[in-house]
Amino acid sequence: MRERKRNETRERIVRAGVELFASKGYDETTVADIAAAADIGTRTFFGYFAGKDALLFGAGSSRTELAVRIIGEAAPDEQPARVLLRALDEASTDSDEDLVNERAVLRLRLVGSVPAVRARGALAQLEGVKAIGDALLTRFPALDAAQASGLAGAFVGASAAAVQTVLLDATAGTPAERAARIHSAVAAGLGVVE
Amino acid sequence: MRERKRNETRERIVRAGVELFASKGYDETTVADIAAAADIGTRTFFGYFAGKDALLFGAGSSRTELAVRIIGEAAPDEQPARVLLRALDEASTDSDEDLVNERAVLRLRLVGSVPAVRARGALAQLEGVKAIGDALLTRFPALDAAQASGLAGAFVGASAAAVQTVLLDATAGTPAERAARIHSAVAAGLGVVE
DNA sequence: ATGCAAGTTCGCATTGAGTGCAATATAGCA
DNA sequence: TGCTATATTGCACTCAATGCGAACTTGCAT
Repeated sequence: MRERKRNETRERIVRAGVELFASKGYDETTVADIAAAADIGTRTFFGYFAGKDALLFGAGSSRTELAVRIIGEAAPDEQPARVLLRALDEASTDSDEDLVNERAVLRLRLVGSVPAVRARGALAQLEGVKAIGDALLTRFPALDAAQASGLAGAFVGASAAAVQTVLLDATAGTPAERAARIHSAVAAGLGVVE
Repeated sequence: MRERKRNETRERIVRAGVELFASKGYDETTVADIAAAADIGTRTFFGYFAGKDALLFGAGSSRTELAVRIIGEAAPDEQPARVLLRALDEASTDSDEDLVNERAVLRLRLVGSVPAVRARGALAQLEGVKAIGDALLTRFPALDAAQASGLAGAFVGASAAAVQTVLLDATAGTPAERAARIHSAVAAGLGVVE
């Protein structure tokens, strides 16, 4: 029960923060503002998040976790790049909510406009690369460490660029079309011939 | 002359900051400390750098600039991935000073231990990816945007991982061996067959 | 029910980053 | 020598973030 309450509060903070960032702007929103809107003390905020920016990335990269799991379950003789593309497809269909999420769009906009948020996003992305690279290395011991990092870097980099394009482009078509465009773009980036 | 003085002051700040970071630690060093050690007012510091962290990355990524230049000078019919590998070779031999630099080692250590510095490093890396991706796209218009980003991401990611290994791993072999290992690993990551 | 243990909330005080403003100093130049 | 542009700096201020300690809540065992 304690935990449920804590999750509720956490979600309330995120909602309040996103709302305020969207309406007032990031720099113009203070932690005290967010705390007040979420009905908690300013001090309490820092018990949930390390800072304003953490709030935007707090959900944890579920896409990265998904990719790591799929890599871990892959057949040993499968092409690593193909496994990554499968993970991408799962992420596109599975967490559609997340990809179309208004929160994700806001995050992307702030990443583009606020240096501090951009740095945080870059950090999250590199951590994703590291996690995926490690997973690849574990599952495919034949890979060199640098091969694994390179593959992971290409995959995450291409995906991020594609997602950004699709999410910020108003004329983006249906979710399925968007997923297909992302897939083919990343496949091309990884040099996979289909 | 004004400009010379400014450069001197800038260098003095960097030296003071690096010195203090190394001896006292990053978090324990305040901007006021650095300013005092560099014989300037605290307020003046911010006229030179946006913050403590900027000081560590201020030199600008000369390796990125090198890569961009080499891409810009490449023959239009050359394989993009091969051009990147050439840039990597140049960086490996050319800027050895920079790779052995004590400042670079400190930066790498702080990237590993201080979250704020890590975020900044991640940002720098992603900016490198973007710059190289754009350069690729400009020089090789046949490339898809996602291909260019993916290639750049794989290249920078693999290179960064390799450089980190080389700089922090004492038992890494001769410089030539290290360069060769980096080269082949990145080549494999980019899917280049040699 | 009572009381203990653990965890949560939150106010208060403090440090330090970063900014705006205005005064002063200094270099470059007519 | 003045005049102008730029650099430096102090001062005051806002806000992020942390430590501390007090009040409160929850879960559980007696």
